[in-house]
Amino acid sequence: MENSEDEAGEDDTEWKNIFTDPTPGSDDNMIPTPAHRVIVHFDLDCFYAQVEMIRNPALKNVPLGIQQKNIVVTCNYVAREQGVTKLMFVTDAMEKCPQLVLVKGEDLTHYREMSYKVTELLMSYCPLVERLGFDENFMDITEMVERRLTQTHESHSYSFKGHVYNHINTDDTTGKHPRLALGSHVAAEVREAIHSKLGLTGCAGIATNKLLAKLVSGTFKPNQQTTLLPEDVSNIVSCLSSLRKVPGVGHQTAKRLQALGLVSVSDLQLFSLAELVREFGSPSAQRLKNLALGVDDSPVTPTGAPQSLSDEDSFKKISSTKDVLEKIQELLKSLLERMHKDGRQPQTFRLTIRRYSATNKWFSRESRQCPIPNHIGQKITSGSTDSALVQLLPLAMKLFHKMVDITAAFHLTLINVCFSNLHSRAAATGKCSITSFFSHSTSPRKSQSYSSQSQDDFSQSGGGQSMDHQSSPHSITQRTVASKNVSASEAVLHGFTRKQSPAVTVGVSHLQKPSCSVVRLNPDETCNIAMSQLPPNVDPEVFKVLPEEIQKELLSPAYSNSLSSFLPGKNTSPQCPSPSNPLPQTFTNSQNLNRKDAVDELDSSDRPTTWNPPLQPLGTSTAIHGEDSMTEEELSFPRSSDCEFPVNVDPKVFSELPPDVQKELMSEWKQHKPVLKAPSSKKPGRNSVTKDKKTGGQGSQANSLLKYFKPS
DNA sequence: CGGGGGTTTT
DNA sequence: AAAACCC
Repeated sequence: MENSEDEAGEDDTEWKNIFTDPTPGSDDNMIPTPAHRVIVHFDLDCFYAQVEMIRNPALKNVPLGIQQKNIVVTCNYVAREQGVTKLMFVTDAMEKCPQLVLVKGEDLTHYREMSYKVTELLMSYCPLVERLGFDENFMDITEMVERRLTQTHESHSYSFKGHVYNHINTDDTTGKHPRLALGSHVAAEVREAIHSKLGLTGCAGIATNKLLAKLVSGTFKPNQQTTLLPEDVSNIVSCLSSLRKVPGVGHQTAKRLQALGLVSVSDLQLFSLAELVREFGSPSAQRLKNLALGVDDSPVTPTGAPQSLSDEDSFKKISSTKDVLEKIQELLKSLLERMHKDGRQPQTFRLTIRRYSATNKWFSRESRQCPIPNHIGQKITSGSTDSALVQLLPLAMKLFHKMVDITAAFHLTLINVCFSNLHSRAAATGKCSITSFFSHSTSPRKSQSYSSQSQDDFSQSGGGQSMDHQSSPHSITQRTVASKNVSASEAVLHGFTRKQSPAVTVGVSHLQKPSCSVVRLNPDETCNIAMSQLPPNVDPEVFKVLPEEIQKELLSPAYSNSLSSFLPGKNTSPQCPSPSNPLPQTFTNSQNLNRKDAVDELDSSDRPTTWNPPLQPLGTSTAIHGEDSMTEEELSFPRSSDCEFPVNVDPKVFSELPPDVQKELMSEWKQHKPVLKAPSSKKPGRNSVTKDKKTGGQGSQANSLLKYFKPS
């Protein structure tokens, strides 16, 4: 029988050679006790609601829900007492709790920042911290515990902090599981630190692997912790009401298991491994079986800086190219600012859409991605986000056209823009080399102190995203988008957008906006312009769809001028300098990380090895050498001048862009022409850097991570 | 399901 | 590139 493993704990054989018994003589237990890992799972209580209650303490005593679109994604415990649950429709939630106060939570900025502060705090105790979403972290505290074990002389202190699963009276547990007991103390200290330094409460689960730590952490729900002893593993695992509750068993896997007749955890425990292998293949089958047994040897993998940054929005309907363009522009704008703050240079851009479908309304996203030309990537990292936006828009529209045939009707319900393949420029050679301070002469990063109570917002021009909170819970306020001083190109882009978002709803309200529906243009708006006047390269089908003012501009002398700027001898006006795009406050300065409390008991060897002193990451590669990141798919420029566009620039896409964007693009192309080389050479192998994403490059990754942490 | 993110596996 | 998983 293959399920005859010892159920009282995980299979320890693989750990014997990794964690040898540190104190052979002091182990009073003659039974060979495995050198167990000690894993903690931290889970913040209703995280978004807690963040909002910190931002606006007036919300602390009211039933509070965090709203995204038509959904209450989470709520505080006051609201839960009245029947509100996570992921409940707003209408249902209001029925349950008419006094429910809702705060918009579509903009994740504050949650993301607080989330990384929590991770940072955990990392100050030990480097093995793995994030799971914004509100959960795993920590492998095995080494901390082993160290405390050697330093603790009194066995009477091997008692537990907090709950012990299945043990009402914890007296009978004292002394029997010193590592887990010490783990519970560590967890309690860390939770207290999270509370005192960040003002957040949460649960913790302490166990011998990630699976069990996660399963046990929610046993006592708000703001408590629970330790799981090995003798209760089978208990907790078989108490799960369905296989779906097993982390790692998702909807699809649960369905496939059900097709095999398996619904409960014990069904899976007892099921033939051979048959499981037939369904899932060997690795997955083994993993599933192990999960059902509470066995999980997966390591706590330090998460480090994120592998991708994305920004998305869902909506009832987008069905015109113009609206697609506007939405992508809006998303890209905020994504570019985030990317710039990150400091790394993205090598890949991806556009994802979700199409409406009556059946299968959820599900089914499609995406296309492309490399980001180096010169654009450098714009991003250097902070020329306006210019980067203007240059990324055509790329995005190209990707869009790869997915959507605009000659037929289409109906999108979601758009996502994503940067991935993020490259640090930090030199991996020397550790904290001063030389890496060489930087572009671009604006020095502000290392202003960051006030967590700052009301400052980013003036997100995109509609619908409100970052403010409101002092009075029941008031409704609206304001128009503040128009800041913007570059010329931004002005056009804003004008392009204006119709759609006349105002941003701000603040807290239990009354809902009528809807988030997209304002449609009058269909006859565009009728009166003679198509025969269209400039060359403008597709009439696309033209028809553009806003009137854009159409007029396309037909105006200004447009001809910009076209003719391609001709030899004529110069386009240079790009607007725009020195003053007010950047949101950065939170780059992490020098004053307060780690003293955490370090008090650690010797220097405990310092996280992946944690490097913060370096100014601004070193911009100074040379644009001939080898850039372009592939055969990239823009390239024919020497022969019988075509106005670089090859691979779709005239259709180009014509869809606002005139100012077109101008800036053409100006860019002119500037880059001499640098670019013929597209012939397919990149030779590039030394195959063997992207070992996590384990390798830790130094640079840790460096980047700091961007996600605010200075305290 | 839904939302606005993420990662890993196929 | 899609689909699975997580929150």
